[in-house]
Amino acid sequence: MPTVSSEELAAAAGVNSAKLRKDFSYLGSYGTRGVGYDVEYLVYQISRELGLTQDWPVVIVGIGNLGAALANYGGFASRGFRVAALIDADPAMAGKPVAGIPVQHTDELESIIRDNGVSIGVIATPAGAAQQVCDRLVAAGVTSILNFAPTVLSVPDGVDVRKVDLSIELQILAFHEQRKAGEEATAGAAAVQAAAREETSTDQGPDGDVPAVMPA
Amino acid sequence: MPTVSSEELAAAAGVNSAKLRKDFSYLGSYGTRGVGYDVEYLVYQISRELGLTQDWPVVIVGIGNLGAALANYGGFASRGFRVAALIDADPAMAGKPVAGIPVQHTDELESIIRDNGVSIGVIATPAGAAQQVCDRLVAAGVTSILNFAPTVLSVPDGVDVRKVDLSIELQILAFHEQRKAGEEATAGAAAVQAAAREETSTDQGPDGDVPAVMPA
DNA sequence: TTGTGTGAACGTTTTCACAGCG
DNA sequence: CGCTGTGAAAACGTTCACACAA
Repeated sequence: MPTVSSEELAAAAGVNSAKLRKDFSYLGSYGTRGVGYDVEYLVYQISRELGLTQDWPVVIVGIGNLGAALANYGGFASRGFRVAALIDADPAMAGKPVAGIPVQHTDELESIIRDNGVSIGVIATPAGAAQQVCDRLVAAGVTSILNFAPTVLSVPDGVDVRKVDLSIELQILAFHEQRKAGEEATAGAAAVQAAAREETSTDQGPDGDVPAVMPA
Repeated sequence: MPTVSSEELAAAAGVNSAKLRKDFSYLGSYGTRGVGYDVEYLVYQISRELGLTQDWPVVIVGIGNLGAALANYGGFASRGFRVAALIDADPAMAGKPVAGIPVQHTDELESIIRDNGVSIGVIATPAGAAQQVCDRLVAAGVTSILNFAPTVLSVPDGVDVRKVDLSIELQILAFHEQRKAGEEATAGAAAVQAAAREETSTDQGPDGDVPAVMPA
């Protein structure tokens, strides 16, 4: 399939073709009228725009089950992420290979960051250690942090933090599940219909979701 | 702190107080004019609305690093989730306790679902096994699935699927990181400014994020 | 007097619809 | 003729601002 139309892509993505074309238009005019988009060229342009063509060294701090799962996660490499180092506070872990990479002790944190030019750090430590690890990462030059620990981190301006809470997605499912059960009971307001719309959708993603606070 | 104002809550959440009041108003009139919201009452009302007051038995299928991390994750219990069973295809895992719960073999899947009245399943298997596990879960009566495997699952109508891709958040960080670097280079369009706004935000969540396709 | 609850104003995003290019 | 690219219109979500209740 060398070429694809906005209509086909939109159907696959579950959105309106006009939206898709408008979105693409912000990147430039990469389509051909009467034909569609050249798949390979489009993929390249989007990849470049999203930064997938760059090499991003990342460090993972906290090599418990979650840290190990992340280290083993196949999706990283294909998106330009390279696990530069695994760091853990437990001296017993030091030297032990996880996903083929030897774990290093927290003492090395600063030198690892500097030597590898790491600007993105992943925190998978227990909640208690997260802020301290975060501070050290930032001091060593990390400017983007992905936080899996159940704490809100405070960071200086210019540093980005994104917090991932593994239970939030479950909670959204439970919310819909609850609604499936008590359908007919709670009637009417307009807002309820907005929520109900979700249930019919074929979307599988954490986008286009649920309002911050959900109506009755 | 028995009472809290919309202003205080809004500041804590990083939103506008009017939005917060409007959102709350969809749940009912739980505040007191001139005073604010009764904290305990508000927490209860929101919890009930979100389904946190219910008990949700869940099964986790695929007890590798990620499955084990999920089983150990503290955030579930506090939100009404109860891990009813851990299931893995590896016979060597059977009986081994993870997070205090003995792992059961995939053969038991159907009976576990039925005996525990499970309606929510978590898939943490390799990609290759995900669809098959999904089909069995659905056939056994599960109507909501949280999928950590890097595959899009197909399910019949009436079943909700949410896919969690651990690398997406990293990618968003990398996107902003890229932008931090090449700031002045790419100038102008209105859409760029919309993106830039994000960088100043103190938001740490996967909400209020990034358009589906990002402008140059 | 303070702070909620909410119509009305505003800004943004999505969709429509079609001119124009290949 | 088909499908992109895009102004203009419609829909939507957020914020303002104030009447009113405690």
